[in-house]
Amino acid sequence: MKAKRLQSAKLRSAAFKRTRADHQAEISEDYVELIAELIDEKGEARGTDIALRLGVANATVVKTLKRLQDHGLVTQEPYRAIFLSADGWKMAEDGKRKHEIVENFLLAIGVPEAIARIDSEGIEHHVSVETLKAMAKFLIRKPIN
Amino acid sequence: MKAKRLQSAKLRSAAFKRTRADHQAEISEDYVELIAELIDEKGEARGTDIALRLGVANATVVKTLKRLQDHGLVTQEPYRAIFLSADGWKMAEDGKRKHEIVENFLLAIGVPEAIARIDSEGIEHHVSVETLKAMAKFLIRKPIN
DNA sequence: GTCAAAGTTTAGCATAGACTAAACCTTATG
DNA sequence: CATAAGGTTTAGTCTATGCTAAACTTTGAC
Repeated sequence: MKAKRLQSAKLRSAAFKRTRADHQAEISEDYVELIAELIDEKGEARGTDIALRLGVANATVVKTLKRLQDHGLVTQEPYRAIFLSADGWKMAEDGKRKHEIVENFLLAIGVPEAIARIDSEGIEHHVSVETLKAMAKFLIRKPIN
Repeated sequence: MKAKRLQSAKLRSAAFKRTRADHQAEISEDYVELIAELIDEKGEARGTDIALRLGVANATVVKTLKRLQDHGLVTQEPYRAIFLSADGWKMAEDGKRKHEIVENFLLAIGVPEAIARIDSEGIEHHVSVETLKAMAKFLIRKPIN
């Protein structure tokens, strides 16, 4: 009984720790994905565009980008456009893939489009490989109409 | 063209803002849900138990509880057990309901049990009412074996 | 080529969430 | 009923994420 309780405590704290760890990655992923999108769309990513699309102040973007640079995800020079490192591109691509699966999955189970877009943004960061697989499998069996 | 781009920027930033807002609530919800569980299980919730189950330091729990108290979710006296306010109970119950639906849903689409437990913990905070409804509907149609 | 507008960075501040170490209360045991 | 063990709080620090206001750089229009 006591052992079981302790084990469940450990599982709980594991889940909580995962959630907290995800958090750290979330913003990085959002930035990196958006930078990739902007490069795709416009050929380059600039601070102002990032700030506009994320709905944060310019200064916040500068600070966050500095951290992303420290973490080896982006490269940049003062007053110049922002680029992704190899790791950054990988993260952006993984994120995009995840996002697409989650969003299509939500649509497939009947979530309205506007909602699916918003929810998938939040959910994508908390979905494990296994869950992603289950969603993908579901999509193959029962594609969107 | 430009209008469409602007609109999509707005949608994007709305989603990002939602994610950030969720964040704030996430930890509160986790604490409040856990406190409800502990009261159910043991008759009272104590700082040490919370710290153990969430996998954080005691001091962190103290500080967070202070904030939850400021936000009117819990009530407490120094060196005494922790209680939930009416708002706190409501949040805990909503969270539990959400959690159950999400976890059962993941199980229903074939996610392994251990993974479903962890993922649902992260996902539950980012699921809108609409998505929750879609999941519940799915569960009614295709219950777990 | 100058200079103003637009974009970018710096400086300084706030809040949330985490930590360790040390001080402080409660309680149970002997 | 004293005291040691255990639970709780305080103090001080750190990182991440946000903000505003002010300074600085780039660039395009004249």
